[in-house]
Amino acid sequence: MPQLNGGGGDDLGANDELISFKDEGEQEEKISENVSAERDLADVKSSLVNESENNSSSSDCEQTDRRPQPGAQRGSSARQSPSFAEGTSSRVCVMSSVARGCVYSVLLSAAPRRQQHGGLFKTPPYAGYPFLMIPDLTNPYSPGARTYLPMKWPLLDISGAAALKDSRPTTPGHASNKVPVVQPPPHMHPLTPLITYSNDRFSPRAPPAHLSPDVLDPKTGIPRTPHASELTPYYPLSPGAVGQITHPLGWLVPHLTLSVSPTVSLSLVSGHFSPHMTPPPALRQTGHTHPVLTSPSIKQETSNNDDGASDSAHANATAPPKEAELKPHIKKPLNAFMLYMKEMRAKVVAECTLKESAAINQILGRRWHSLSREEQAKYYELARKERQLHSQLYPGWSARDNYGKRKKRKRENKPEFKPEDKFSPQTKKLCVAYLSPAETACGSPTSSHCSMLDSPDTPSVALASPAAPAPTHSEQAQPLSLTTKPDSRVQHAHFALPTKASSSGSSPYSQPGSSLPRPLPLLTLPAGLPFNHVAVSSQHAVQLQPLSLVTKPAD
DNA sequence: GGACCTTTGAAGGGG
DNA sequence: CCCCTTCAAAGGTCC
Repeated sequence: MPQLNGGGGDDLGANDELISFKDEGEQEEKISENVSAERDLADVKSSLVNESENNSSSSDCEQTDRRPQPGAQRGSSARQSPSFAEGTSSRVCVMSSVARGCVYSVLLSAAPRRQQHGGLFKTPPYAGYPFLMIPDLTNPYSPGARTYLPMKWPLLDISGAAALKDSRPTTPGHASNKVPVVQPPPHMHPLTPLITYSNDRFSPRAPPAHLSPDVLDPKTGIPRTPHASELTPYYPLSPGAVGQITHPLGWLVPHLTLSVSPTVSLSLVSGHFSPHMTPPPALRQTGHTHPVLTSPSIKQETSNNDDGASDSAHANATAPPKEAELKPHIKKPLNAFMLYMKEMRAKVVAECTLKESAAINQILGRRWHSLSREEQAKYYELARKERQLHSQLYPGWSARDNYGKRKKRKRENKPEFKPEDKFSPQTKKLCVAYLSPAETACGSPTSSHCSMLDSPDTPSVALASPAAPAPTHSEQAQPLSLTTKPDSRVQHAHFALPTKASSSGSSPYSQPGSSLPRPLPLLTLPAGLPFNHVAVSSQHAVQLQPLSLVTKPAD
């Protein structure tokens, strides 16, 4: 039982949770949230304006069919990108012309919605509310299997702060949001606070008792919050793992059960859980039975793991090839951005009626970069914990194990590069995301919402890995979004500083002292200055050089 | 039906 | 140690 007691739990994040994350700054955070939301909208609007002003021929981006068309369309709009960079304080991002159209259509649809609901974009759903990562009963590495509970970060204010949170007037827009995507999938059960990395522990045929409908609140039909004693036995682990491994988030559970309101519990249910801890109407009304009780078609990546696949990780190492085919597919743990994306997707979709994931992901990517470092830190921490849990549950698993399990990797054979095709979809895409005035003003090093781009001296960094000393500035890294990232496969053209810890791998958490990615250097480009002419520093200048890679042929 | 698109981050192999 | 590739989620789109 490596980490059941004492120091074992430390590296699982026992200490960092004790650090008050933002009790004091909560109000400030709320303000900043609103500012961020306003800025977000303004940003997009500004982008729209700029787009219309600078790129009158970008209508192709607004086509109903935004799918990239080969050749001319992509190329033409992409070639305009340099002009985008001019006259604006610009942040270059990876965004195809197609995506720009998506963003704008998002804007177009989002703005009126915001008026209707009075609050869309207003509250970043989980700013300040890291969610409890709670993989679903079936398989955390199956679609929809992970559920995340937005929670106050320290989770130690059992006294009712959580309740206050729950009752906090969040976003009216979401409260009245009728967009179905925000609702949990029908097969999700409200009470899924089980961290199950092995999908076999909780066979659909044998749901845990506390998941049965009889735990529903008789008044509301909402599943009541089970007592801690009801929950803990259902920790996810495989038979061998149970009792041996303390879930990295195990520290959360007691608090969860003590402080989380039923509505919060409901939030556990869905991959699309309401960010506002409010159960979807359907759920509130019906109580909802657990999917595993009603849906025999839970997608499981294991074909035959009712009970015997729990040791799949170990089986992976020893199973003969034939059995290996039957092994469950152990998915990679989600990284911080994936966690963020998973949380925010529904909201973005709800806000903009856009469903094309490619476009949504671009928006999410942009929002991700607009998050403060503190906000991102929460996701990094969650990702770190998930990786820890994953590594504990599947000690022998390697990301390499999943290689080749997808049919074919896209862009395996890149088309031969031609100068006129330099922005072809298969090669590189350059996009300039415009900064709104507010965002431009964020060039100020003191701007909290641009902290990601700012000097990294924020105390919150220690939260991500309290066991480790607060990362130095040089140790913190954020993948610099100021990137043309045309195609990493073609060539890395990031402006990011070296992201690796001095003596560790690429993971910012792999090194005890580097709990967070390194901060982004402030790379606000002067207006009117062509982006690729900006040399931030000698080091960055070197990194900036590859910007021209956008026009370089791929080798 | 499955690949593709799109995002960022993590991981691992190769040089 | 750096570079590169692959995969993770997601859902519309295309073949």
